[in-house]
Amino acid sequence: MANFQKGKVDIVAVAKAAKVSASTVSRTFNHPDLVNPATRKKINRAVQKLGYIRNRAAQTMHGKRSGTIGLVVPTINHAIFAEVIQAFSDSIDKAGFSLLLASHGYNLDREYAMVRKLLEHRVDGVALVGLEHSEATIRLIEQQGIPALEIWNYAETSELPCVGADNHQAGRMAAEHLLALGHRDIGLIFPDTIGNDRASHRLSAVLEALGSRNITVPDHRKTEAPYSVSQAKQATLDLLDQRPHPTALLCGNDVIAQGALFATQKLRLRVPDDLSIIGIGDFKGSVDVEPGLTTIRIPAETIGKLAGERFTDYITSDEPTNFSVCCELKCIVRGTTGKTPMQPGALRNT
Amino acid sequence: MANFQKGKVDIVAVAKAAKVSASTVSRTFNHPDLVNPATRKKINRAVQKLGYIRNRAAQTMHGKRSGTIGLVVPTINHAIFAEVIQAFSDSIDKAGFSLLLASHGYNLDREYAMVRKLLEHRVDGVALVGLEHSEATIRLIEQQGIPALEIWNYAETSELPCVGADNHQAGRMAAEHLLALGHRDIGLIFPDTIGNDRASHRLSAVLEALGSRNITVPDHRKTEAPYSVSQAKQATLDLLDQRPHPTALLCGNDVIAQGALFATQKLRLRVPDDLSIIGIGDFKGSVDVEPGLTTIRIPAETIGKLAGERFTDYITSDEPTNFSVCCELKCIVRGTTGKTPMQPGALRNT
DNA sequence: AATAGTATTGCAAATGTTTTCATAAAATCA
DNA sequence: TGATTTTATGAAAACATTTGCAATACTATT
Repeated sequence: MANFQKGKVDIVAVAKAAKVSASTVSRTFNHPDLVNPATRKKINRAVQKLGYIRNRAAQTMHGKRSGTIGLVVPTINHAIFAEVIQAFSDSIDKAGFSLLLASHGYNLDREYAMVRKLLEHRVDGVALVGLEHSEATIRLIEQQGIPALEIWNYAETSELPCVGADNHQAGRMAAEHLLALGHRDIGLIFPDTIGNDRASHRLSAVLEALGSRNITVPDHRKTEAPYSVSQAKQATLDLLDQRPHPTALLCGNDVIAQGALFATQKLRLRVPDDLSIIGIGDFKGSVDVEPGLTTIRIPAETIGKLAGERFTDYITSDEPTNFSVCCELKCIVRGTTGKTPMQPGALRNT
Repeated sequence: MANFQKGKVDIVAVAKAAKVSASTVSRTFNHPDLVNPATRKKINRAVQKLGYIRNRAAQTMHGKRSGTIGLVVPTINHAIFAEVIQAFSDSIDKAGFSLLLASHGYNLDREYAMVRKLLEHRVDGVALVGLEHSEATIRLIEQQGIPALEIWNYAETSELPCVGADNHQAGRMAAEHLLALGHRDIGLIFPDTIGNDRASHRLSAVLEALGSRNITVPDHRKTEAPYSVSQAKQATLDLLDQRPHPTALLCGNDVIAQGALFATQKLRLRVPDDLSIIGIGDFKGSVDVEPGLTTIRIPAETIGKLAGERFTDYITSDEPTNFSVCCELKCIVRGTTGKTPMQPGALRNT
């Protein structure tokens, strides 16, 4: 009963119903202070009655902001990205923006395509996860002069503003925690580092930190595992097949660390008595495994929230000032790390 | 060097550069077969040179589709929703649509607000998770005459088309699996069922299935836990404090089941020898815990994918035909369920 | 009461496209 | 070769809004 002329409810329909001009209706929305309170009331009643909903597309055409922000992630499906997306979404929502989300599955060409797609929708800004992007993507962003942001990683050298954490530091902190507990024989499980700046920053920092204590990690103490609990579990089983096994495992991320933990359960190793495990990330769920996973917390939620706030500020500001935020890391000690066993490297496992 | 008149690259700029009219440029995009290949080439060159990107906002204003689909979820942050979102996103992307994502944190009023927001952006359709929505939301959708879809749950009685699984059946299947293994003394851990149709459907089906074998579940074998591994763990610890403890635990979802599993590890109970555990959902990660979690698989990925496909078909079709899909459930038997111990209910735990 | 100032409103142009209609050029047919 | 169809293009209207400018009505000031 509300809108008779089905679908024909535009600003002029409202104007007609309220017996004013379209301009006045428009003003009621955009500059309410410029219109007489009485008229405003009339108009609002008409809006209610007709069920009018503003058309952002038409506004956008007018040079007004579209009110959307694009976010391009490698995948929505990883706990850690889901957390960032959630926080980012909430944060920009507070500023009145909507989220256009796209994922590229770790394919930089697809990332380019996604950014283009978002640009067609005239997003007011585009946020990208990570520091690695195709040349074309960067050029596109620059050429279109659209506000852009790198989220999740932090690096001073980045061409774009970024809000994230320093993965180099994360690696160092993890290594130092194990060193402080007396571990010298440390196994490393990392994802493939090519095309993954996070992993490579972490790994190089770990090796550096160990090196500064004159510890080198022999090849048979290093193994690779993808971002998958079950595959990490298998990789860990292989690694722990050696006698003596290392006294600690440093994992490139929490998913791998979880896989490692499950592997030790299968082997009936006691954690942390027989073996310490540390991860990086502090994913949702890391606190819940038994025992709780010691890890370097990368504050996903803070990053997402902060990124959203700063970015919307930047976009809505008249004289935008550049920004970049490096979020603090923290070593969260839970149950999977402990002092070195008495006889380092002693074998007690079946 | 590309766009001199910074930001002024519209269709007429391209037209000018290619020495044709704007109409022809538009046609090259929308009806390429209507324009001479030679002209097309000229135009494409101009597009390249100027870095022109189509303006969907302007198209939208023209009654063309906006090319966006809105998805409103309770939260992005749960493994299971992340999986659906990913699949849905990929699926609609293939059909050329972009995803406008919003979350409401289980607040139906916020859900309404989000749908409104999406409508302002003139999405071509809106997909909602679950079957429970405010009266206002339903009215809004109906009044605006926008294609809508319920995703994740399936129910014949739904007012809107839906793509999802039948939670009643899921509950029954879980109960029947335990019954088939000989369990008669079963503990139940479920989330609060008010305002959660999924949980309540599952629970009532479980009680029904048990009832049909003349098994009633006494109150001290029922407990409540929220969607949180650690809180479920605690709830399980409380439940298992009783002697004798039940021979099996049926959990309302996999997150709870994981918490339960961690609890048994803490209690040094052997699973499944001392206690069987079954979940519902088959979340990402359920396969990876040690031992692998037996559960009723709700095919999140399939649901998301199918929903995306059907919905975009529906939207782009000239004569849309109604649709609803009930996705198949499957009992995935892994390591956490086994035959009843010899003496049912015997206590062997510390 | 005349003047100046302010508050409120409407008109019309502008935004970037798509599409209908008309026209011109080229190709086909007898 | 003239008539007819087909192909290719452009002009202009339409889409739903915003906003600069102008006009009107009201209020305050002298």
